Amino acid sequence: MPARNTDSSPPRKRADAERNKQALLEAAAAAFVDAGVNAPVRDIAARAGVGVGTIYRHFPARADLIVAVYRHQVQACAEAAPTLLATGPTPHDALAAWVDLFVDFLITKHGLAEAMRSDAAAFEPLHAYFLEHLIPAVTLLLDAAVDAGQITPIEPFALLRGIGNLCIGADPRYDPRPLVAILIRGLHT
Amino acid sequence: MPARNTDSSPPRKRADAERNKQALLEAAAAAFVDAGVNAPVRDIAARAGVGVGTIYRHFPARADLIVAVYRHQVQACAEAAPTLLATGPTPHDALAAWVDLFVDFLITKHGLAEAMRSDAAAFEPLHAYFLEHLIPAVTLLLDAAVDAGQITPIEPFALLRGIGNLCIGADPRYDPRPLVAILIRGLHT
DNA sequence: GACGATACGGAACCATGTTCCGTTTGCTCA
DNA sequence: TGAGCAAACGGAACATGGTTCCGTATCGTC
Repeated sequence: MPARNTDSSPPRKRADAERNKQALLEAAAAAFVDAGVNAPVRDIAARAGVGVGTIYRHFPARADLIVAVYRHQVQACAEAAPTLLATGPTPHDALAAWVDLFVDFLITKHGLAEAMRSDAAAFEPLHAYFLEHLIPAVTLLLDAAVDAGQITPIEPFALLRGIGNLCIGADPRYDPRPLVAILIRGLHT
Repeated sequence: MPARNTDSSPPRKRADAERNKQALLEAAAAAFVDAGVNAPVRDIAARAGVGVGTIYRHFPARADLIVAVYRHQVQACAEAAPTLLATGPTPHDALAAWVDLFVDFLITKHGLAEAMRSDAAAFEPLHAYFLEHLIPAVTLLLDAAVDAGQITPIEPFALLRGIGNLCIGADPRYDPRPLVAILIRGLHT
């Protein structure tokens, strides 16, 4: 007897579908490492041993795949904010530390920063996911730093966007970290 | 009698070729305004009333076309640096004023900032042209500001790159100017 | 006006994303 | 156990955009 649907709503999924979805996630993760988040759809499909149709069935927009692959890391990044705030010497230090975390995340994912700012409809889910999770994190840090009189107020979104933009095209010949550091310095009162 | 080649080297150009090149420049300028610097090649060709082959003959890489269209504005931008330095109250003010100029230039050209940082081979000439002309300009301003003890040293290229990156994706909903201002503030000693 | 060089046009090719539908497969129920 | 049906699959086909190539048209000269 197949496992019954304990909560009624989602109509169950076939085992092969679940298998393929998992295979796709792994294949995408590998492809992203090798070729960046813009790895060709066909390559990912081939790696997973499925047809391209299967990708689109499971991940209608490319951004859905990216989100699925990086979901955990984004979450970890968001959750680091309150921790850093609690343990850091000052709110500004916490902010700086968090920004380091975020930048590290971005520059190790080739093309992610670029995709993040893309206005193409296919990337809207990515945009939404990132903002939904990271805006609260930066807001927390910024508010604390402002309350402590350490920085001038800034839109959380603007800061995220600025950092994201600075990280576009990072490679061994362009390290965005010094620029991000200058930007954060510029926030100081 | 046709105008003789006073200096021997370039073997003269046919009149229709010159006409087409001019038409392409105008068509490209118009297309760039409407659709950004990534306007489809076919569109530009159609506007100019020529075939796509003609574009590639005159401008082998897309960047060559972009450079040709914006050459004068880049030059003006570069030439503004010494002027601003001479007339500005302080070197830092001159730097800020120049950056404003540069940012205005970038955000009015949709997609230019993005193309600037592209590592695609087709954009190499663009990259080269910009750096060749603007690096001396920022170097002048930065050196003066450093000498005046107003800012901490920074690679001219890094600054250009940072500003360029911040301007990627500028649109009515994202104004990079505040972020650029913060970045410049961050340079202050 | 003829002829050679130059330049032209656009079909053809390649790479990529996306859609669609005939076929296969897993699940259920008798 | 196996028949039937919905779910899922695969990949051909289509759309878009860059780039190349070559037969043809045009210019400039003699």
